Amino acid sequence: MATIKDVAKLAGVAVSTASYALNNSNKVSDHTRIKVLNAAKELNYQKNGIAADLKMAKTNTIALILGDLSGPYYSELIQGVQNGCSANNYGLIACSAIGGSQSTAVKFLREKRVDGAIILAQNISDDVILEAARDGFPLVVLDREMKHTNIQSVLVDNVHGGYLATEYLINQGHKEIIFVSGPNNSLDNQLRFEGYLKALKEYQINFQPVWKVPGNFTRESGYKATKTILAQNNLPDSIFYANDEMAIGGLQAFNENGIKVPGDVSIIGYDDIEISEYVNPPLTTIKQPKYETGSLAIQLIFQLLRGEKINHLYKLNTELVVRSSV
Amino acid sequence: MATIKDVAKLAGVAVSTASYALNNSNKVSDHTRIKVLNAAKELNYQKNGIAADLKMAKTNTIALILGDLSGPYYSELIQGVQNGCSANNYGLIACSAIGGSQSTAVKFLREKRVDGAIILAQNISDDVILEAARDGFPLVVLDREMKHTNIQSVLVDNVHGGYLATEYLINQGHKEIIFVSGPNNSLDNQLRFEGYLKALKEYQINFQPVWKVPGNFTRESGYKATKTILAQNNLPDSIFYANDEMAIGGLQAFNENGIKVPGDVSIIGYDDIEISEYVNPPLTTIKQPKYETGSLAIQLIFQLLRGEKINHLYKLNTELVVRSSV
DNA sequence: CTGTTAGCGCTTTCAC
DNA sequence: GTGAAAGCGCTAACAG
Repeated sequence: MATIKDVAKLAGVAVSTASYALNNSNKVSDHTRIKVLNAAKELNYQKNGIAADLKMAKTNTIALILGDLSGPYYSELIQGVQNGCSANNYGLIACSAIGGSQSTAVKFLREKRVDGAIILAQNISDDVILEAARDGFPLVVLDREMKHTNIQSVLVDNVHGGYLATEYLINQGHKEIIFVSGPNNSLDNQLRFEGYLKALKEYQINFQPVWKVPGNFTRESGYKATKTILAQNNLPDSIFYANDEMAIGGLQAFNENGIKVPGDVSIIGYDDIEISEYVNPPLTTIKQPKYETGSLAIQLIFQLLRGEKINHLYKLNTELVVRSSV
Repeated sequence: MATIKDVAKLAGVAVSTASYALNNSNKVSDHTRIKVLNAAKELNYQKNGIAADLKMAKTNTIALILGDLSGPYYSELIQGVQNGCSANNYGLIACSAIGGSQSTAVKFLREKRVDGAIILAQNISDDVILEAARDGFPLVVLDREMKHTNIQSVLVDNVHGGYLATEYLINQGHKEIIFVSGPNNSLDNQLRFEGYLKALKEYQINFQPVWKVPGNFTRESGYKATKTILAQNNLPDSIFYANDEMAIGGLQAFNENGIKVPGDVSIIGYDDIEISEYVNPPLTTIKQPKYETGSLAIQLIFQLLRGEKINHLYKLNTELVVRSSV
């Protein structure tokens, strides 16, 4: 594999000259540049970006760390981040946090392979993030709040979202509102539940412990939770699923049992994932500003990279999307 | 930022010893190892992976290059690739080809930042791929066939898929079958069209040039194409959309015009994206073995990395998924 | 404008 | 077991 040395030799110039020519510096004459470029072409020279990065102590790339690369959920978020990166001439790579401390994510976080990172991955522990936090390495987390000078948080107001969903159900005349919960260790889930409780309280509805049924944010778990509810032979007024995926699983369960939504029972989801608009009936849900989240996160990264001071925590608003499942 | 030199100095050993200790080599005594590890912790030492990669001339990571990171389409494919990587203890990063020759994708392809790559991105030109192809750099393309010793192709049989879709429509009694096309420069699209023509011919239906209406694989374009068809006041028997996204756009158009699917017109899509199961009516479509494609692609990468000889081209089969839109 | 050269941080060979 | 030193491929300061 040809190196810059080979190119220089073939072109009959010094390495530095070759480097300048290859990097479009104006320190070389056109004549020399052409000689070098030709030599490069002839040798099929390909720059070793790793060596360059090492020398420059800078990679010009940002990592977006996701819990699971294959989730359809992230689409808009990624778009926001992507656009921000392109605008600043930075590269973006996405990597998954699957595999715990062995994961690619951790490797990139720890080993200075990128200039900054945005994290949305419950399966990465606080410890790992804290360990990775260092001066001059901007880190934005989207799924938790962290007390560390080098870590920023961009969060959506999940309490308010949970409140909105519950309030809407109440305003539509529902008095018995089941909460199908996400995993207990998810902060998002906890906050949505908090908002739910708050609404109940404000509207003087007494929360019953049986109203909280466990799930884990997967479609499968929503399906199972719903079947469990049905097995109790006591169809509730309405159900608030802590995310859309579970609500869609629920829809499937109702469908199989011949129960009409919203005729027999009203349901509401959370997230407004793309598919929610297309299920039958279209799902009423809480929309999170996903594009904006991504866009803000990457903007913060660049501000930090430039050494600007910024707030420690940003909170974005949620919004009710009324469709036909309530 | 502390380097291995600092660690060595603090621990009172040589750099080489520190390196051995940090990498769990059995060439150091436990006593020394602990000394080094403590020093590392004290200095908050973080390895510079880039320097290591440069030295080793190996990154242990594979790039998955996608046309657009935010497409929901890739979900299963990614899973296949992801699993293969984990199993081989390699990292996986996904990067987007947005931005043409400036894109992160091209940077990774060219600059030896990864040990191999899988490409599914129409917006990357053959030239770029050809240029990146080098010995010892395994490359698998999923969206085209390339004649180059170092490039493998994994394709699905689009001709057969197009044939299947069309045949099914014919077998259900349809005689007038519109083809809503993807972009003309997409090989996938061309091959699906070819299969369509083949089926028509075999069943002795005369293809009319007006039956081919242009689109570009987006939902929007499917919507517009359908509106155009409707504007001609001459509702056809059936429509074969070259992908599901366009079919879903079509569904929306029909819905707005009060036209019943499949009552008034039958439609069939292609891809079997996740959402297709949930639209109303559920979309009959052609399923591509997405997980298998990803899984095979990454397996080939590792075989090549080990220097094994393999076929140049793999073709996977498609399958008809009957739901309720025909 | 062009060439010489140091050095980025790491791994590993070789000598002790 | 441990240490000294070479060198991966590149950039850029410095000297001419």
